Amino acid sequence: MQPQNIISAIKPLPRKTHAERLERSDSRMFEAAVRLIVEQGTAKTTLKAVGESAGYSRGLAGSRFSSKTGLFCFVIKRVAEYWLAEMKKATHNKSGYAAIYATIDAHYQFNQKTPLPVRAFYILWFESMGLDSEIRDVVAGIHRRRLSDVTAWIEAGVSSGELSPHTDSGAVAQYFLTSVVGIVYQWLVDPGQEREIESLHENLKKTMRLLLPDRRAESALNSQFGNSQ
Amino acid sequence: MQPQNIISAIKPLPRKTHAERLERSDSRMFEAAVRLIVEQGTAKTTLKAVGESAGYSRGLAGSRFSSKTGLFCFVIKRVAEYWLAEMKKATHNKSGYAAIYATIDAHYQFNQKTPLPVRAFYILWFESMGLDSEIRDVVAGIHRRRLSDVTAWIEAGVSSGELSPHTDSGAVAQYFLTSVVGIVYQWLVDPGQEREIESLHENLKKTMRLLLPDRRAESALNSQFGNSQ
DNA sequence: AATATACTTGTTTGTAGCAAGCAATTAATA
DNA sequence: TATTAATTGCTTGCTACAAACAAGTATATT
Repeated sequence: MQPQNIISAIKPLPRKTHAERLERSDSRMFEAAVRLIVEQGTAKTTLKAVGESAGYSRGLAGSRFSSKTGLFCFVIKRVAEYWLAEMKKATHNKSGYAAIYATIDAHYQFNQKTPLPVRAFYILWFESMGLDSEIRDVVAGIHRRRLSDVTAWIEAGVSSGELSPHTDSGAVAQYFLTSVVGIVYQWLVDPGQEREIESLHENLKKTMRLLLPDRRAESALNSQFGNSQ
Repeated sequence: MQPQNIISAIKPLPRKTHAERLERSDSRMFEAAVRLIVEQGTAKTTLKAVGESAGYSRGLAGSRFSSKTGLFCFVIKRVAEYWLAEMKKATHNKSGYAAIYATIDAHYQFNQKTPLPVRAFYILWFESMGLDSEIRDVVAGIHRRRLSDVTAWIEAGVSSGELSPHTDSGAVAQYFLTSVVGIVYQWLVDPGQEREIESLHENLKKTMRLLLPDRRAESALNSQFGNSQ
């Protein structure tokens, strides 16, 4: 009904489908939210600021996500999607050492490649700990999923004969993920120290090698580990 | 001028010094803040609620600590004082393995003994990561201090001949603290799982034993570590 | 043309933060 | 020691602003 309908036939449509508009506003608000969270923290990140700095009205973020918690859930889920996909790709058809090494490398690469969303992700992740919020459940779900993945890799390594059958896969997997969290913490605290972060990743690889001794090269030290409890 | 002056000679003074009043209100607000932070998180913890549930007016917390950040700094500093004192006591005159083992044990004990303040402390600790706040500086200071302590223990262990001279004390110390942070994270996420947390502490001991090989028992594996970069 | 959906605007409720004031303690002076 | 002045702990009143929700407008779908 409006002259734009005529123009729209000529140059890139100002007319968008609902799905396109939704995805566009979602993406822009995601980016705005990530930037604001990283720059100012969650407390000072307002729904108003997210909507407006995404180029919309003060109310859109609130309308779309219902609440601040809703917005944060959206952000964390969106990053988690990318992230789990990357990890899956990196460890495709791998097990044992190979899978764990690949995870460590992929983790490091991902943090280097998309630092802002990852930082926002972990800021929300760590903040959700103390809360009984929806965010916490999402995070807990991601964690559980990773734990079962890592445990499976280790057990596959045992089955294939690569790793010692005395390995307590659950405990080592737990220890592995705990260490990863610790490294991420360091990275958040000191974003600049790339070499130290890389060193922590390398040291984790070495620790995993010690905790998961090669079947053929079981050393005396190995006997300290395993299913001690 | 008031009859209380007469009574005051007989029963415990209702008359308090300024210092006493200050310490009393500080303590009560500390306890209230810890409880609220642990129960509801920092976002929902209001200055009003802290003042009132400590038995004072809605305005006292704001007046005393200037801002919410000020309150959180107060809480974190107060816990850090206890904590650093405990750690110092536990590692008094120790070095090398002994100091590290003692730290791990003391850390575990402290968390078991006073879970609420410790939880509040770490919630604030983790939350401060993303921020450019005063809290972050306080936390960074504590971390630096711990890092230099641990590094010193390791170097003392090297000097005394207990540990291998090839040890990269800085990297191992960093890795140690990083692991501790990871364990604390687990504890915050799953407060109930005491046995798993204890197991993580024990596994950390074993890892440190591997990373810090006894001078006389340097194994082939040891050569993987040390000042590799 | 009617309906559904993306988006905006108006309003309420409640907190942070500050200013002004009150009440209790401490210090000063005679 | 008695009286007054100054300091300090604590309370109340106020303003600005964000979260959350309700109601409305504009754009797309059927």
